[in-house]
Amino acid sequence: MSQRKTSGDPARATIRDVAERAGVSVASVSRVLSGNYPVSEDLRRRVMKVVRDLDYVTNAHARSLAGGGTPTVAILINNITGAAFAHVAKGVEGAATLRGWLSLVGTTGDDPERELALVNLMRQQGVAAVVLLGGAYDYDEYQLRMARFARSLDAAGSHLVLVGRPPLEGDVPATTVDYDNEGGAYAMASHLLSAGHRRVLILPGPAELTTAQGRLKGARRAFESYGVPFDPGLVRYGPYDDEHGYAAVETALHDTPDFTAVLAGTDVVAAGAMQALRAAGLRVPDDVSIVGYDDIPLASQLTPQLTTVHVPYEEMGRVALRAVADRREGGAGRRKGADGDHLILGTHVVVRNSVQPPPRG
Amino acid sequence: MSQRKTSGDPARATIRDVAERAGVSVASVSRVLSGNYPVSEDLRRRVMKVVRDLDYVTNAHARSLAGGGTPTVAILINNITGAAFAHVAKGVEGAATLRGWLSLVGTTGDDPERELALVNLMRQQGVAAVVLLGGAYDYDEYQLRMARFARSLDAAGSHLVLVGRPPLEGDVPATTVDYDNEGGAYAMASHLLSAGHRRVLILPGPAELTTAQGRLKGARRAFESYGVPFDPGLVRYGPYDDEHGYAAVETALHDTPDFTAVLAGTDVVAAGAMQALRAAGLRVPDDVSIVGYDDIPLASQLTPQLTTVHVPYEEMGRVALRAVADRREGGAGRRKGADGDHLILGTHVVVRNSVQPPPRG
DNA sequence: AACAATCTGGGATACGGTTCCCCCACTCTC
DNA sequence: GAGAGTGGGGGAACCGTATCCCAGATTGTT
Repeated sequence: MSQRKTSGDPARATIRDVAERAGVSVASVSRVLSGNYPVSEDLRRRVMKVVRDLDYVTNAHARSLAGGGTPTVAILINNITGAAFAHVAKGVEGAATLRGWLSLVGTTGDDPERELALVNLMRQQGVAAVVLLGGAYDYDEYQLRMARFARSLDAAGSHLVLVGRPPLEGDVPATTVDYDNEGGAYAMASHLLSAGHRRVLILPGPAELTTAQGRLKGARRAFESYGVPFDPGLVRYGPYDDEHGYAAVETALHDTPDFTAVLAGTDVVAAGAMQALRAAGLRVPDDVSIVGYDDIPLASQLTPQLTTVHVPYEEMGRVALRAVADRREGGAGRRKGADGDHLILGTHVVVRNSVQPPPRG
Repeated sequence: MSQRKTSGDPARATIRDVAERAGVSVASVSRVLSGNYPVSEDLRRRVMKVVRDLDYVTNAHARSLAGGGTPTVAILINNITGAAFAHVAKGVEGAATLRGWLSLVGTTGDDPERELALVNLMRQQGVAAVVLLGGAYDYDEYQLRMARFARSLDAAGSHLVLVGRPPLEGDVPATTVDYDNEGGAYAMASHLLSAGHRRVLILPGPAELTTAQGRLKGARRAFESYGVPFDPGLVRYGPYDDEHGYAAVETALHDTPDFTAVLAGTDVVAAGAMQALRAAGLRVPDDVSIVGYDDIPLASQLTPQLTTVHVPYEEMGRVALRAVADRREGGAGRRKGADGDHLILGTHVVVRNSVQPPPRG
């Protein structure tokens, strides 16, 4: 007999439908469902019965408009494929779920245009935070861009979290969750050097990526520490994929075949490198040692199992979420500039079976 | 001078703020922004300037409450880690983005409780569709559960899409995007048989999972076609992970060491199996051949590169999204029971280097 | 020149909840 | 037995946007 809905659309039940059918007021239904107001047992039972009968769920949009609502985190990533990402995402998602938060995912595909669009989209959604994953590009313009995002989100009551990227310069309202990228590379290279390797082929990754730069820098520092001359001719930049690993080793085998170890910027790159070595009839690690970075599952699935640097991806995800959750609860208590907006997690070498001393010491 | 907002909260600008500041009505601002109503050039310019000045973005919740709004797809998955998922997700997300849709992701962690909670959460969000990924459990209760989800979502104007699962029985409002699971296994096993293998260790996966059942069934059919006796003693169930692959081969090597090939239910399982064989001093494929299923990147990163069954995961994701998008646009035109609610994509064997005829004919 | 037709912009209402404010009924106390 | 106190429920104002329905302005027609 309702005047409101004449059509028989497949429209979902509203709180009014529930109230009407239960013979109570809309306010009461809301109270029963949110449970933050004393309600008689009788009323609760009556309402809940109707809720079940109608299979009613509250409209999240209406709820969040009215003030309540589930906090949401947005995860933005270049490429959703890629194990490292998956683990961070798992960490974020898991921690979010634990708190009853929701998580959105978006892929940028390395397109700045799209990245901008996504950040705005997330802003529209009123997300509690935007988590940006992956290495940053070392452009000035990039810094400015991120700073703008950070301020823009901040002004909208949201927050930017950078994961696995270097922190932004200046007084920018953003949180960074980082890992000791350079330190890991230093340790990894040291491991190789202390095994006796002197000529090491280095495949840092894309030259413009900050992670690649950091990894190269760490390796370089290790060479210095060991007093071993560093040969820039043994460094081959390129994308973080197995094809590059394969191609780089193939070329190096032709140009500078005297290397006894490969320091790959990523486990995936290492996998490619390993194949190229095998294809050339070289044994791993007997003839050439090889190490990776990231410690994704692939590392222990290869034969020999890959010695690599463990990066606590999943934990980074959890930490990132905790950071924004704390900040949100801390609310007025926290000021910008408070400590805790740059967190660095440790890395460590995982020794497996892909390293041996060079053939003839 | 506004009476509405006294506090200086970091509250985002509303459409009213824009209207006020631009000296126009709220309706006009809305029109300029949605662009579906004729507006004078002058007004547009004035409004857009204020929008930029205030860095205003529309409130997605309010917008979708009022009728407009971006359609959203929810992707529900057991474990966000796992390459197969990642590719489906990529497909869904990519296709969604292409249409300006949004995608949400949730993980169930194999917990039925949590699955229910998530489906309800998505229902609250008013998502256009819920995409459920991964093999189904072969319980009756499970069928009922899914049917309930399907109807519940349907009643709320949403839609359930099952990807990589068998379709639901009966007249249930759900779409299924499936691949020829059994056919792929049939072809894969045939490949092994035609290479001369007769004793094949089969690691189908978890016995309760429909994908594992299908893969086993396909293999079995191949044995029949070739007139080769099928030995159930060579079948070892277990989880879809490398540890199981390793352990299963290790045991089999002790119990029934006469097998000459391993048919793994998954590339990851194959990776584990390969390691166990190597650990036992066996060469792959010289002593024992091995094949996988899924054709994830890992397959071509192993040495030797793995012969496996290609499953068009990413395309399945795209197809799934297209299905719901079409249905949504088709709107009143489509009836339930229309064709197109069960799509099956093909699989095929990818021959690489992990299969050779058995050692001695 | 008067009137009709076409554009543009504004006012008001609806979307589905949450929550503030107020009132009623019932018990407890003096 | 009457007044005060308390607990539970209803009415209504808002949250921020889209859109329906009109009115004023502008242009074109006879």
